[in-house]
Amino acid sequence: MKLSTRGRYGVRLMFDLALHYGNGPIYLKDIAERQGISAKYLWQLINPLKSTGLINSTRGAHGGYVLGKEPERISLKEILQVLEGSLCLVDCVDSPSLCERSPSCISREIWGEASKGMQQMLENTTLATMVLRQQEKLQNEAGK
Amino acid sequence: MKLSTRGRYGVRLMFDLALHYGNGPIYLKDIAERQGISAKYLWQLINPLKSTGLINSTRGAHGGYVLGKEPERISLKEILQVLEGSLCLVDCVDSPSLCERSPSCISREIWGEASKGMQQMLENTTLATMVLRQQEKLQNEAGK
DNA sequence: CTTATCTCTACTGTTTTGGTAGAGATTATA
DNA sequence: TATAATCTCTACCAAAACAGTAGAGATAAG
Repeated sequence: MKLSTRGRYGVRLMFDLALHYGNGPIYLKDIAERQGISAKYLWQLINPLKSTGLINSTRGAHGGYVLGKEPERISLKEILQVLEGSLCLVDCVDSPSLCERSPSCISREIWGEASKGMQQMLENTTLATMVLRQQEKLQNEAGK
Repeated sequence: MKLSTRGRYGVRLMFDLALHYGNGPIYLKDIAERQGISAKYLWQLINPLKSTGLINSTRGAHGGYVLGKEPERISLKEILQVLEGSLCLVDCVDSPSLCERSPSCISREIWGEASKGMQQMLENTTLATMVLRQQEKLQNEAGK
């Protein structure tokens, strides 16, 4: 029932890129330092994110990473699906064939409905949402 | 992000008890057979469920288990909390002290909100709800 | 050509998960 | 009172997932 570090760190990685969106390629090393996560470990998340187009990279010196599209168009659901797989509480919701009981299984229906509650929230939240909320938070702090 | 077998089997165990609510103690062996789960494994779930009052037991011959209260008053959220622990996507939502970033962490806020979407669904669903839906399902089948 | 970066393969230790074994305690009933 | 059926408890185990590390190679800017 818990999100693994893959999902959590991945969102923070993408969020960091969103905060620096438009500033050219960002070094993984810098992200790692800002977020307090090992760069080696973060790199493992890059591959799947690249292959689904959520991230683009530039190699060589002065290389780095940028978002594959605007922050407004990247939802947390997308990110998590890439890093954690299907966002269902149980696998049989998306793949009924996993269990012969599926057609008549009430539990399965319930798991599906509960998963949806969470998924809709994550689908409606984009990186841009997070950036905005971060800015609001900083302003509130400053206004004290 | 997945529910473990503890949670899934536990709900099926409780659901089975709900289906036979009012018929006196139910043998664990019978539940195990009906649900296709090892009785030994199911037993591991009994302890926590008993200690939180969701189940009562009778020892000795003709012993067995009954629900600790009416099916209407047992929500899936209760069952899952006992078997899976806190129903949050990440631990820092319920225990901010786990991470020094908590006070300013936007991710954490998002995880909290997404968790809530799921939790409300699970809180509003009781064992009685499941029994009802099961009956409806059977009637629809029969009516075809 | 050197330096900073990304890319890739492989490995490893720890924790969680899912499950089993077997002995002991309790009670209905014959 | 014997016995059979059931719950109770401790301990153990194998496999998978998780979190992280090491080190060498490819690429491009200056």
